[in-house]
Amino acid sequence: MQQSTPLKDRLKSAGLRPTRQRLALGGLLFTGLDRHFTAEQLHVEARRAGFAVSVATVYNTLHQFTRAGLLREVVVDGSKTHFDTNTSNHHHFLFEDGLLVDIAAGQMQLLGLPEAPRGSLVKRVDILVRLAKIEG
Amino acid sequence: MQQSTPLKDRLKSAGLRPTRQRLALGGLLFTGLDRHFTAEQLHVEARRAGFAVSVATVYNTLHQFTRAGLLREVVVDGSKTHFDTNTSNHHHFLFEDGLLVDIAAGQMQLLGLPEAPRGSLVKRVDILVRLAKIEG
DNA sequence: GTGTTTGCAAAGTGTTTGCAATTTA
DNA sequence: TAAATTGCAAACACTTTGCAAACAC
Repeated sequence: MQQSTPLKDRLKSAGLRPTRQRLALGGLLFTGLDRHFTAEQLHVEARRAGFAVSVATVYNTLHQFTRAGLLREVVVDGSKTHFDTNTSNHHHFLFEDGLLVDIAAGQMQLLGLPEAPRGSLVKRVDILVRLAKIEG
Repeated sequence: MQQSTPLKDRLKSAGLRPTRQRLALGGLLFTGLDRHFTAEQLHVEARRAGFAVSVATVYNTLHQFTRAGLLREVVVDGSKTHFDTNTSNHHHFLFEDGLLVDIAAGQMQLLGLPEAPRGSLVKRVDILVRLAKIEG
């Protein structure tokens, strides 16, 4: 992930006004490092960093960023929604404690994928490698 | 999926008393055909079939069946939990309308899967092929 | 009988929404 | 100033829980 373009301009070209809240949340997220997080985690982080954003705004902003292609959702379990700043094609390790770690897509190869049923096309392939602690 | 053994005995060997509710829900589920469903769908179906089970019991029973290895959960999106009577190793197509279709695991081959990080082992690999309708 | 299971309704969790107040351009 | 955005609190959808009554063995 990289942000050669200033956040302000990235938001503008996504049709999003660079409001204080969006700049604050975006500033926390688009640091150049890939991150996985939930809405709640980001909300806590923002408040700790001194940004007073409401939960509703965090959710709205995350969805707007996702729609704009700045974020991706990662489905891991039925409870909280996880977001990922890495929007490129890749997959995940899921540790028992909920930690997500990227697996580069190029690293793996999937053979024998049946073709999409008539009338549909493959939009995305998500591979989730669930890990368990080794007992001992 | 097969149930050579009577449901009553399958429940017993899973440590579950063969109560009226468990037998009713099990009877709907373990017909020999693989099914994908949510708790709500099963609840509706049970009531239509004339079995008066409560929502709480449907949830409890589904979790007990899952723990007993009679069912599997399929994570598809953040909202409802989906269950699958096919507990063998396999993957899924997900249609836009929420329909799940099995992909036999043997049909595909995943190459280059990185080894599990130190201290952990791969518990399961879930592959979800998200489909979109062809526009037109 | 004794411990398990059920079912109701209430509580819980994560997320979304309605709308007045605020902010942006 | 007009249109977009925010924030609160209430509403929501799905799921879990507490506990008394019902049931299985």
